[in-house]
Amino acid sequence: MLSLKKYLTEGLLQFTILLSLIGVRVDVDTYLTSQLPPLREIILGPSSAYTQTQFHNLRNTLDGYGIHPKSIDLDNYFTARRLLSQVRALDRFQVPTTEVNAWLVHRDPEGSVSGSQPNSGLALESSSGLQDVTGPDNGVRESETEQGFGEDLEDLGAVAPPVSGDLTKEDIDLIGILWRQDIDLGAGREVFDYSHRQKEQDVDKELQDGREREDTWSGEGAEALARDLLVDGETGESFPAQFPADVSSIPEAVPSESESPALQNSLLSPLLTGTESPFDLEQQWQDLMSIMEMQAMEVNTSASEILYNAPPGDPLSTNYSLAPNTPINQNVSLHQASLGGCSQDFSLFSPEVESLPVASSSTLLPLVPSNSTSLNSTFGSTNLAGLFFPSQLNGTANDTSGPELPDPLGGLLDEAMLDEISLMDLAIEEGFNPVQASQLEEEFDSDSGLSLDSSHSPSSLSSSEGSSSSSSSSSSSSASSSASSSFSEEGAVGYSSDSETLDLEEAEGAVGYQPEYSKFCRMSYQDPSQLSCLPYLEHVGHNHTYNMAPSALDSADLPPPSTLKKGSKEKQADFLDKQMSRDGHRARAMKIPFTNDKIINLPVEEFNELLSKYQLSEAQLSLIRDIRRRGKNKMAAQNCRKRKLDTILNLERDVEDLQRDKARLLREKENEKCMQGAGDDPPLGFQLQAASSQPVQPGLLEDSPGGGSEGQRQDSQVVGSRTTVYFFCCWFFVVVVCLFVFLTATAAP
DNA sequence: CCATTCTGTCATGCC
DNA sequence: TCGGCATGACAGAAT
Repeated sequence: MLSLKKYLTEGLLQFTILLSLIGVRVDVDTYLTSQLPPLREIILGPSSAYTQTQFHNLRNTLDGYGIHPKSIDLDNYFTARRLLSQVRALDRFQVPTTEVNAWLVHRDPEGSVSGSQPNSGLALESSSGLQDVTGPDNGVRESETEQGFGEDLEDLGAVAPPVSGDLTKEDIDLIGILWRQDIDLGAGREVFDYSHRQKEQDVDKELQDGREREDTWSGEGAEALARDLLVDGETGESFPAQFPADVSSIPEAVPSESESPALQNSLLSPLLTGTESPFDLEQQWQDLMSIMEMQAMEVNTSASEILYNAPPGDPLSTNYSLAPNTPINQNVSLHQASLGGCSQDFSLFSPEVESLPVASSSTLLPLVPSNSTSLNSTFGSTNLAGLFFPSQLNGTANDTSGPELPDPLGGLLDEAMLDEISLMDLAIEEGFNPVQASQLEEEFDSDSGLSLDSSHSPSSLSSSEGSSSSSSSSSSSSASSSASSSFSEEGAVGYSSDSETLDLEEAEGAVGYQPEYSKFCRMSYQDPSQLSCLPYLEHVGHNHTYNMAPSALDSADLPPPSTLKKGSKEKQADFLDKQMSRDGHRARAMKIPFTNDKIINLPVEEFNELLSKYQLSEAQLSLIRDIRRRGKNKMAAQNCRKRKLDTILNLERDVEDLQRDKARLLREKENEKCMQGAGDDPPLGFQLQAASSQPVQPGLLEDSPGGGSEGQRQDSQVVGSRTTVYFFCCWFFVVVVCLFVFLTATAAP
C-alpha cells in the first residue's frame, strides 16, 4: 500500500506540475480541504514534498484542519506560515492580475499607482483623496442643520448686501433727508459716536465697508450719500438716517417733552395713529411726528413727497407710511402673526444693529418694504433667509404695491410697542434703579439705541418712560429711557439681540452660531404677559398674540397659519423655531434682558459686565450661566464631531492610500518573483495558474475578494478555471488509478 | 415599530 | 480657582 501511495502521490505531483507548466492553475487547496478529503489525506499525508502546497493550505490549518501529523518540518511550516501571513497581510487588497490590470486601467485616471510611478500615483491619489475628503466634508456640513443654516446665513449675508444696490436715488435722498431729520431732532454726532463705544472699531470697519458697498452698488447716489455722511461732522457715522434713526429720535424728543404720564397716550398714539399726530408739539417732536406723518401719508405719498421729495416708489417712504394709516388691529393679520414676526423683526432690529454700518443699515431698510410685500405675495414663511433677503433684491419693484404696504410699519409699530411693553415690564419687574439706568445710559443711551439705529428702541423708551415713570425727574426719566433703550439694545425683548445676531452672523461668517439664526425670526415673538402692562395697548396685545405664540408658548411650534404655504421654507422655519429650543424659552420665561446669543458669545469680561449691569435674581443668573455653558458646550460638541468626522475621513483616505501602496508593492514583488523564479519550484498554489500568461496573483490565494466588483468578476473566472481543473484532475486521477491498477496487475507476478 | 442618525446635554478631564 | 475647550456617554428627537 505504501507503494501505491507513492505512485499515486508522485503521479499526482507530476500531474499538478504538468498542469502548472501548461498554464492551468490547480487550486488543490480547495479540493483538498473541503471537497476531496481523501485526496487531501493522500497528498498531504505521504511526504513533505507536498507540504509546499501547504503554503497554500496553511490557512486551512487555521480553519481547523491542522497540519498533517506527517508534516516533516513544523518549524518550516510555522516559518512559512508566518511569512505567508505577512504576505497575506500585504496583499489583502490583492486581486488577480487580470483584474489588477483592469483595475489599473480604471485607477490610473484617478492618479492611482501605476507600478512605474508610484510617487506620482500617490500624489495624485492624495490629491483626489483631498477632493474626496472635501466632498464628504461638504456633504456632512450640508447634512448638518447647522451647516445648512450656515449656508442660509451666508446667503443671507451675501444677498443682503446687494440689496443696497437696489437703493434708488430716491432711496438715498430719502435716507439723507431722514438723516437730516435726525440732526434736526438734535441727534448729535456724539450721540452716534457714543452709541458705538463698545463696538466702535467694528462700526468703523463696517462703516467703511458699507461705504464701499454704497460706492459699488449704489453708484452715484450711494456715493452722494456717502459723501453726505462723510461730510457732515454731526452725523459722524450716522447711519444714515434710516427709518430707525427717525424713530429713534423719538426718545430724545420724548424725554424732554413727555414727563407726564399723560404722554403715554400721546406717546404711543402718535405711533399708532401717525396721521393724527399733532404738529403743535415741540419742534423736535414735531419733526418726529412729521416723519411719522410722512410714514402715515405714505399710501398717498403726496405729503411725504412734498416734504421730503421722496419719490412715491421710495421704499423708505413706503416703509414709513405703513403703520400710521392702518390701525394695528388691521395691521395684524394672520400672516403677520406667523411671518410678520420675522419680517417685522428684521425691519425693526436691522436698524438697531449696534455696529451695523451705514451701508448695511441702509440696505436693510429697503428690505423692509420689499420684504413685507414679498411676504404678502409669497407669503412668507417665517424664514427670513429664504424669503426675506431674496425678495429684497426685488424690493424696489415691490414697493409700489399699495395695500400690502401698511403691514410692515404696522408690524414695526406693533413690535415697537411690544418691545416697549416688554421693556417696561422688565424695568418694573427688575426694578431698575436710576443709578444703574444712568450707568446704562452711559453705555447705551447714545448708543445707537437712541439715534443710531433702533427705531423701536426709542419708541420703547417713550413708552416705558411714559408709563413707568410718570413723575420721574428729567434725569430719572432720561435714565429710565436709557435703561429701556439699553434693554432694547441688549435685546431685552430680543430685537436688538436679533440685530446683534445678525451682526455676529455677519462677523462670524459661516461659523456663525446657527441656532441663533432661529432667533433671528423667533425673537420677534413677544411674551404675551408683557402686553398686559399697557391697558391701552391691550388691543394691540391680543392682536399680536399671533406673534407671541411661539415664544410665549413653550412649544416650539409656530401656530400654523391657515394661509401659510406648506413648504420647505416653512418647514425650515419650524425647524428654526425648534432650534430656539428650551433655553430660549427659559430665557424668556425668566425675562432675561438679553439674548442667548449674547449670553453665549460674549467674552467673559463683557459677559460679566453685562450681568453686572442688570439686577438679576439668582435664578436668572443661574439660568444665564447655564445657557452660556450649554451654548458653549453645544458649539464645542459640534466642533468635536466635526473634527471627529474629518479625522475619520482622513484616516479612510490614508487607508486607501496605503492599500494602494501595498497592492502596488505586492505586484512588483510578484512580478520580480515570477521573473526570477520561473525555474524554481514554487509553492503549488503559486505555481498553478489559470492563465499562463498572467503573472502570479496572490489574490487568487486569498479568500478575500480584495477588489470589489472587479474582484468578484475575477472570482467567477477563477471559479470557472477551478472547476475545469477539478474535472480534469478527477479525470486524471481516474486515469492514474487505472494505470496504477494496470501496473500493479502486471507487476504482481 | 424598530434601527439608525442627529443633536443637545452632562460629566469629566485638561489647559 | 475659574473659564473654556475637548470628548465620551447618554437621551430624545428625527429619519
